[in-house]
Amino acid sequence: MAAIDRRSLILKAATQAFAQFGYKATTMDLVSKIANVGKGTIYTFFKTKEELFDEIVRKALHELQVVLDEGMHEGEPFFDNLFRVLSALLEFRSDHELFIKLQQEVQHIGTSQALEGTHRLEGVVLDYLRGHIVNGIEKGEIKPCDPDIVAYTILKLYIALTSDWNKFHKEPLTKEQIQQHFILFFAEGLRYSG
Amino acid sequence: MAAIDRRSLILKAATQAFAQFGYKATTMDLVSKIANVGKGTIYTFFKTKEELFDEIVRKALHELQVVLDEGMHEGEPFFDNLFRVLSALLEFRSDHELFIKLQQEVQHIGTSQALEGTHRLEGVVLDYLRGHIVNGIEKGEIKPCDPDIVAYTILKLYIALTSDWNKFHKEPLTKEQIQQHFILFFAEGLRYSG
DNA sequence: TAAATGACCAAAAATGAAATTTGGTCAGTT
DNA sequence: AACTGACCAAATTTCATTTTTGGTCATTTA
Repeated sequence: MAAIDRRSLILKAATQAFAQFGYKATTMDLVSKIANVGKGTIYTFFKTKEELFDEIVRKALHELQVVLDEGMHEGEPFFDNLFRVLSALLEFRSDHELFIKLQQEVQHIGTSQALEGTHRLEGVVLDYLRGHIVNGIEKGEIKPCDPDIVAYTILKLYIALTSDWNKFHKEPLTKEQIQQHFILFFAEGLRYSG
Repeated sequence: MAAIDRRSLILKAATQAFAQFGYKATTMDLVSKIANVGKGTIYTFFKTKEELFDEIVRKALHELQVVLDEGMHEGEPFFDNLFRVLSALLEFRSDHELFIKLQQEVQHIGTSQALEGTHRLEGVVLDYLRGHIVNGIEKGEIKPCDPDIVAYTILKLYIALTSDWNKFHKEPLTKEQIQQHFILFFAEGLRYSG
């Protein structure tokens, strides 16, 4: 066996473990075993468990940022971008169990690191939305409004339809239903005008 | 001291206690002391603590129902009714600390009775909304849509702006800000069409 | 000899037995 | 007959003990 890059071995193992078991239930011992590496070796690359976790969250956040940036097509209408990004986000979610697991952990045990992780996720999305809303207002594409409140509302509606809904209903909403209602509320409004 | 109606004395005391301390932290001993009544007396009117709680929740729910019904003016446009009821609801909220306290309790300790109480509150509101949305669709006032999803969304948006917002922001939104954004999302939509 | 390891340690968390509190009863008082 | 509060069993909290876990480091390995 050649000199394998132990650092990425550890990162891969930890990523899987955090996504599967959450922050708290993932022990350094477990990570070392999944990575087939002595526990001490982890500490030659990462000072603490939190630092290891931080790097993984940072990486996932970066991937999210890439998804957001790719969905954003400069010059195209705000709403085209919004719905393309929404669509990409719905895919991202199913890809990245990590944040779903962290959100569960927050509700069940209230692990502070998990809470911070989800907050950082929300922060990235809010920043992104806020920026593009400001831009949309400047371009006259959307009505003048408080970007903070609108960004917050969009995120909350997204979470409500993708996640909260499932706590009371057996059948999750389909991607199409979610998109349809986003259009209804944010682009068109409920009122019949035609 | 004349023969005071002890039943309502107990109800008054319990209502205050539940709203102030939540379900769990309210002891029957405390209620009896606030009501200036022997503990046993409570049990001549209410079989259990849960039954006492149930009566109070039922009463608050009834008051809510009255608020909803009064805000509903038969024959007037759906959106006029929606915003009048929203306004009344915002007043109702500040009146009724009980449900706010219960919601806190659910998040902090997860008391099952508190959870059930908030669920019942949400159920009443969802029923109300669903009914009027169906009606609004029939009258051609609002676009055809899934009443369940739209009712759920309205409620969630309401909670997001009145309650969730305060977890991350120091300044609560004003009644005016909340109403304004409700109009923005549900009646008009974000897109600039003028 | 530089990198990797796992036995080892202190601190944090899980456990469970003992102590306290609380919902509910009922014999006795008013 | 209505009301009370001492009383009881069950549930909850407390806290000392045990177990687990994050992190270290002397030893081993290549």
